[in-house]
Amino acid sequence: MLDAKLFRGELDSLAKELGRRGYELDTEAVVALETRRRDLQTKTQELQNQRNTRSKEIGAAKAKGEDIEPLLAEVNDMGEDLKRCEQDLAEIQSNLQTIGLSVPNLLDASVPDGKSEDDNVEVKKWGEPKAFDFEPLDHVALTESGALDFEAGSLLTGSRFTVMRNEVARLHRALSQYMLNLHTSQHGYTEMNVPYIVNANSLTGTSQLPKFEEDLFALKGDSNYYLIPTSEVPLTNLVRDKIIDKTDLPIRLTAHTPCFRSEAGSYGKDTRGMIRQHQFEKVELVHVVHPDTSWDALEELAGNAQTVLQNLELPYRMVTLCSGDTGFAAAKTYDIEVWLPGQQMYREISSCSNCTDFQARRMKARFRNDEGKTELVHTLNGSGLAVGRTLVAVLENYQQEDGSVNVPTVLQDFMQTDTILKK
RNA sequence: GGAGAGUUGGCAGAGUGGUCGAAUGCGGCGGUCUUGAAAACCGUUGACGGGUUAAACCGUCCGGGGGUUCGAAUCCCUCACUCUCCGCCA
Repeated sequence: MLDAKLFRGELDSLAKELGRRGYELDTEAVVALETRRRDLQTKTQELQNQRNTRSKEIGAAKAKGEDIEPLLAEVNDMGEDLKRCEQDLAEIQSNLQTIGLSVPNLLDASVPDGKSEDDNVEVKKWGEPKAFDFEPLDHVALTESGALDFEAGSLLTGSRFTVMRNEVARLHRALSQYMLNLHTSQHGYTEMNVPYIVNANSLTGTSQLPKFEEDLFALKGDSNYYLIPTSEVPLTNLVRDKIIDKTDLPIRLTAHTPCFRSEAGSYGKDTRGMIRQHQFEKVELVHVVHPDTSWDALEELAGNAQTVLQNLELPYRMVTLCSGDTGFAAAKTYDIEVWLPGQQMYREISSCSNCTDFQARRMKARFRNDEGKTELVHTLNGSGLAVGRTLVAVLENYQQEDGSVNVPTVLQDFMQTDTILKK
């Protein structure tokens, strides 16, 4: 959510700024609502003031034992007017709130203009795509033995679910353990274990709701519960409605959780293999920081994610998302894309965003500054990494001509072998 | 699932219809004392919105929502959560 004051000032420049994303702000509607809000608020507060004054007079008169009947008669007809004003004001404010919740974050000046992912700008490349002296397979072909069992996934549930078997299941577990260990022991994160089901308030705080409900799995019944689409939601919402002691900043949290996404609107996209699943696992990185340090924090967070890929010796590149591709809550986002030999392309494996005060304002997540005033924190999040896609990357990058797959050095202790999928 | 007790400022905790946005303690901030610090003592200290150059000032907020009343932290309804006991259970 943006600062409400922005909707009262230079609306045209705000609309222009939001236009970079392709978002159209209905400035006329905002102006009309704001004007009415101001009038109604003034009137309501005047009436409330009158009521309060009269009531205090009555209280004082009663305390002195005076007759209060004349005073009561005087005050009798005030209620209706006030009630109507309060109701009208509440309705206007609710309308303004609805608009406020649907407006995306302002982009940082460094975000390049563009419409789609084709306009994203590469900022870094690490490692060289390995030259194979044979035709490399994709992860589906590599696991035809049933190590990745897509038929079983659709038998048990439906499309976009996968069963992992034996060595590949263990490799998947090795990856998540390795990532968690790295971030907690080397990068200063606190490991958390959080609910996989959250309420609507949490999802509103990180801004999946109200606009993107169709992307979520909602639980039946009237509980208002949803499966988490990412542990960004529970981790970030830990500071919702909190005034944080500034000595506790920065807060760095990590968690390994499953993520559940309906993938509405991506029908027919990435249907082969386990690139795009309704359920996948992710090790998430979240920072809650002082506003002055969030841009440094974004670089660090992205660096923490890259370290995983570097240690696994997987080639990748990093891009800055363009204005049209940057997510709703983010002021700026880096995508880290890993090289997949089976697809001969870079695919997203981590997305690291600085949400500035956008989520903090929705969550009322604040700290006390040096003047003793409360101030909104900045929040950041990023994948460190998506475990399923990392598994795909390892399988495809470490494959041998005979169809077996070498185990990355850093995982060999855990796996207790240096090769899997031997024939 | 059954019965009961709770939810008040950053934290702890009083307050059961009228100058209560709320005692007191802790914490925070400023000061006295000290070479410095601690201790002690004195003062100060809620959030949000409107308003103002800044103030003054006005309004809202005592778990959420609704109601009664001229007036609600206080009474009523409802929902959520916490705790205790019983039952069940990994």
